[in-house]
Amino acid sequence: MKLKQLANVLGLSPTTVSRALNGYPEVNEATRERVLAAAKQYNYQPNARALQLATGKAKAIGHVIPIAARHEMVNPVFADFIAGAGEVYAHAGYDMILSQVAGDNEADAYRDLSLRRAVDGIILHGARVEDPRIALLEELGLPFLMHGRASGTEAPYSWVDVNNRRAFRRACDFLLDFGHRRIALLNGLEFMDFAMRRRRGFEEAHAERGLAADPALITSTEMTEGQGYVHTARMLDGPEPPTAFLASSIIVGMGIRRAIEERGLRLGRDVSVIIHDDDLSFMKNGEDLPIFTATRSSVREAGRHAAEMLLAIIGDPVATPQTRLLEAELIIGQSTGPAQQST
Amino acid sequence: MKLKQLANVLGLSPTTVSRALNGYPEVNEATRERVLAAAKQYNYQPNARALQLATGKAKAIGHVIPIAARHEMVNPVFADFIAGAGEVYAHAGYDMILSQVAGDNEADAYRDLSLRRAVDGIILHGARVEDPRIALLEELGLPFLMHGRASGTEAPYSWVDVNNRRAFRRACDFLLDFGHRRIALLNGLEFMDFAMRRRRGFEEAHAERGLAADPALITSTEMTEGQGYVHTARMLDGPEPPTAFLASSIIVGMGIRRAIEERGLRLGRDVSVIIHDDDLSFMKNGEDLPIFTATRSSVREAGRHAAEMLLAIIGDPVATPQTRLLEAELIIGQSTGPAQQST
DNA sequence: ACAATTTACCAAACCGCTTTGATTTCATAT
DNA sequence: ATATGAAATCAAAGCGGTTTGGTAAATTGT
Repeated sequence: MKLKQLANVLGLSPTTVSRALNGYPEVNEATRERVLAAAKQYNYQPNARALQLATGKAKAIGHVIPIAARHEMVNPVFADFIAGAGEVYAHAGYDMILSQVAGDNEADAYRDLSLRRAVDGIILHGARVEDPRIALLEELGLPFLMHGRASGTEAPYSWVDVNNRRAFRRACDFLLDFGHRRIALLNGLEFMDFAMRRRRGFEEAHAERGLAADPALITSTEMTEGQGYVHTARMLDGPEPPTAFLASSIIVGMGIRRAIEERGLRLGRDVSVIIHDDDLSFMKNGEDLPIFTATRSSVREAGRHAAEMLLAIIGDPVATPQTRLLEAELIIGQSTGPAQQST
Repeated sequence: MKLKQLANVLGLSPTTVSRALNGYPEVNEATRERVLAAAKQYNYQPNARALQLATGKAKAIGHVIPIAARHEMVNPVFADFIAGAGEVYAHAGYDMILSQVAGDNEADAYRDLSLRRAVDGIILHGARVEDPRIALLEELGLPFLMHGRASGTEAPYSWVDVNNRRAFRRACDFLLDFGHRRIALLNGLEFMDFAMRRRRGFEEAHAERGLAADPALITSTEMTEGQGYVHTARMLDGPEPPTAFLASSIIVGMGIRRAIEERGLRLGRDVSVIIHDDDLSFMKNGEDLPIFTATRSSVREAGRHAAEMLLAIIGDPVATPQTRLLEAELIIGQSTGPAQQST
């Protein structure tokens, strides 16, 4: 059923029907009722593309997921972020269009989305320390919002981020308070902005007490169970094993636990572990009792914020960039305890 | 830059430019060259919506993700499936539009997508045993393909699925061969079609040897680490603990392992575990050595197949439904061994 | 009672592309 | 030299909506 047919059925012009449906004032209330009723009866829905063409609005937001080239890994955090953003879009009547792109031609994907006018705005995933996408999108004139920040950029732009530095500083403090002095940091890839900030927080906590983090205890890898296992195993088997680990995600944490338990050690007694917990819906840090002590910040919530803010920006394009810094909460679990006195 | 402007610059009519760009034969080769060069120079990209309106094709595929109402859980398998499908769409010049929907009004989401003509086809996720969506989409006349099968439906429809029954039968056989007689099945929710089939495979393996699976050792829950842990703990602490576990996913497997090791038992020696491994990119079953013995089938690969098949269906709507059954591979890892003689 | 508003509706133009149905030009056949 | 056909181009009509700029009928003011 299209608008013209509906108009014919009602004995009205397409103009009037359109206005009736869209709530314009210059239409008789009785007529409007009639139109609305007929629309419902015939299951009328305007053709999305005709509507978009006529209004010039795509009513769609683009998400471009960079697939990590090396392992073709999909960031698991992505699913929950999207779920959060999707809720907001659904309410606002927006579609979400997903573009996946392998590393190198990522810029083309944004350019393409923009030139084809396929979306009204874009959410950027996977912020890097120096992130050329900000300049690109600024140049394209397409509204955007970044999940995370890009440290190298000083021009203002919109973002939603977790206070990663403070979270890891706090987590590290917690371990230092317990007497731990050899603390390992199993970090994400440090060209990613969040990983860089976490490391900074980790180092600041040491520095404040006049300590220095041992570079041998810091890794910067993809955040997989396997990496967590391998590096924990290596460090625990080394000459001066750490007494505590700080991990960038619950998945890495699973690998750490595997290595610890494989060695007959006890999590939280022999070795302490704190993870960062994105509160993933499919990988909860325990249903009731937390498995790991953790810095927790829901990435789904971040997705909701991001979507809401981007829609606001699209609604008012001259507004100044919006930013939002979320604080992580420290959850005390069973994976931490006082340092065992060594020798 | 729009088509009309480009035509003006070239001193041609929009008609000719359009034909030149779209490779129609009735345009002079020299002219075509000129047009192509100008298009590149001015960075011309046709407005997606105008194009879609004119051609009547959305050039987009819809994926509707049902969010499990109870725990608002995002199926982690989804991310990798999408990644696979996305690769195919990118090559074919299709957009992927994602719709999230909370349980009850799922039908509306499909209806909406169809009536708005927002997509050319749909991929259905999360096949249920009796799945009303097949009839719905058939009625809407929208091309679709299901990831998984719906046992209750006898009319033909297109699907891609893993041979879940055979995989779990094989896995169960493997354990029975090792002498295990008390085998637990930590299954997914059994109104999901795949879970129902897995259970059937599990029971068939028993039946073939004249054994009966103990109902007390079968659970049907959401596939989380926490559920894996809780039920394993409960069973191991019970009067007649199982000597082996069959788990529906690697994530459940992680929980099983936690419960086993927490009890000072050894995975693969005291207790055997086989998981189904979707070969998730962010949750590999070990980088080199598999952690778990597993029935493996890449869900990303399934996503690729699904997308390719759906595009084929869209290209030739009168073709008969296409189906594809993928076989899972049995991967022998370190988590299985002979049953300990009990008593 | 008649001009001035207001109310309720409509015809036609437009959004940016494709496609149908001419039209012009030039080579070939008779 | 003229009809015939092929090659290359264009004007105009869609696609399915919204929006601009009217117009006829009903209401109000004096």
